[in-house]
Amino acid sequence: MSAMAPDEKRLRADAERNRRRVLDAAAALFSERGLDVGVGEIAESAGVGRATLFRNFACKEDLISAIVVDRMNDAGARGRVLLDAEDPVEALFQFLDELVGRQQLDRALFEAVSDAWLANDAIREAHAEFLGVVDQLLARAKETGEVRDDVGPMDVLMLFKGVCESASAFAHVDPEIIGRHLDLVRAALSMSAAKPLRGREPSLRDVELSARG
Amino acid sequence: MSAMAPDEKRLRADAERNRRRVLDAAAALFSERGLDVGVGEIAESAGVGRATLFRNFACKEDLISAIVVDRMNDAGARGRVLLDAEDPVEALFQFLDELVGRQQLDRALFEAVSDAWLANDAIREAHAEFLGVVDQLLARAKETGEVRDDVGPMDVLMLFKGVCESASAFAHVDPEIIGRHLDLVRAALSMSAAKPLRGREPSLRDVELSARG
DNA sequence: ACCTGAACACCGTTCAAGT
DNA sequence: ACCTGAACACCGTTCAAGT
Repeated sequence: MSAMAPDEKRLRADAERNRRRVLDAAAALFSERGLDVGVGEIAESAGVGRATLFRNFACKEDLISAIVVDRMNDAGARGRVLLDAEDPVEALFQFLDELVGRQQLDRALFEAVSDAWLANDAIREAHAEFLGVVDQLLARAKETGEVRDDVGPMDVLMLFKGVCESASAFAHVDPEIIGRHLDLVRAALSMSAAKPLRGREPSLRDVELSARG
Repeated sequence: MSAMAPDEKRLRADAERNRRRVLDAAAALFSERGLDVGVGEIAESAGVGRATLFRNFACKEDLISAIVVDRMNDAGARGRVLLDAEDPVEALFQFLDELVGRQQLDRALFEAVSDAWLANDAIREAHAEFLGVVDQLLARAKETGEVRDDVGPMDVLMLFKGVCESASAFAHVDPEIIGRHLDLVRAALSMSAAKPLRGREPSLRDVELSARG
């Protein structure tokens, strides 16, 4: 669901087609194998020359950010839908639940949030808008009195990033561990005393298994 | 303080000296600028040829893991000292406090824990021993009844990694934010209801500042 | 205008030759 | 045994020539 920027020049039909092909090929390869797939392989997979790729995206980073910004906007859109849910607290934590599922499917999005990619202007801009959605979900959740009101969206995302890293390691070993760790985030943000957690503790064996798989 | 592995062959004096030089140069450069400084620059800074570096460390990853393992062992040693502290709960959270300080000083350690470096056997082994120390600190803290007893050391590290990422972004903008986020981790691990946090919410402006600096 | 393979500067790694 | 600069295969990026 990529929205074309309003000030973007009209491209010739074949150029537009090539641009899309590169974007699609890159998105597929990045999702599968992360951000360090070579630009040569992307161009080949898109059926264009390497130089054509660089005509559309000045550098590899711009290609990455174009995709990541799309993904962030998708996530933000989902969050806006959840703003109309009945239970605001459930809506907030279901949002985080779905978000960690996205990250698991899309290594590109995961790496872009976890690394120092916020130095990229386009990504930081999309991140800011996304943060606004988290803020609204959080504000509604606070009104119930169940969520502590001295935290902001950035605090939520800080905790969330830990879960994302954990998820990328343990999701294939035992998916319940993700739920457990989201429960710990919920505990951190909750007004009331400790409640039981889903799942089991991750063990050393789990680390070993996730490293081999 | 690196302990020599018992099964390691004796090196000729000059070889040993070169090995140390490479290790020191790499540690300094990695700490300053992260893990992607070139192996050529490391060799030059150590005053040896590139091939000499590869004689001592079969690949760049081995050089990195040698340094990271040392750092993890240092951190574990510090944790063992804190096992004798009077207040076990304070000891646990002071340990995390100091640990995040180490990460901030040493970009190599930070990257090695946050990325998929646990696939490296040597690092994973050191990580396992380190986890044992966290487990002991945690066990003592649980005995007081203040820390929930359904969490394990891996759960603690999951939350901690989020703080490390936050710290690497915000430490230079407002160091208090680290304390705040450690307070949130403490809240997640605590039996009792929400307590006030240190510091202030990180803002969008903070993200921007940290990206530019 | 847009396309492309060839060329460039760089990286981690290996090798052949030196002591 | 250990050292080394030169060579290799690769990467992201640029360029000169084609349509």
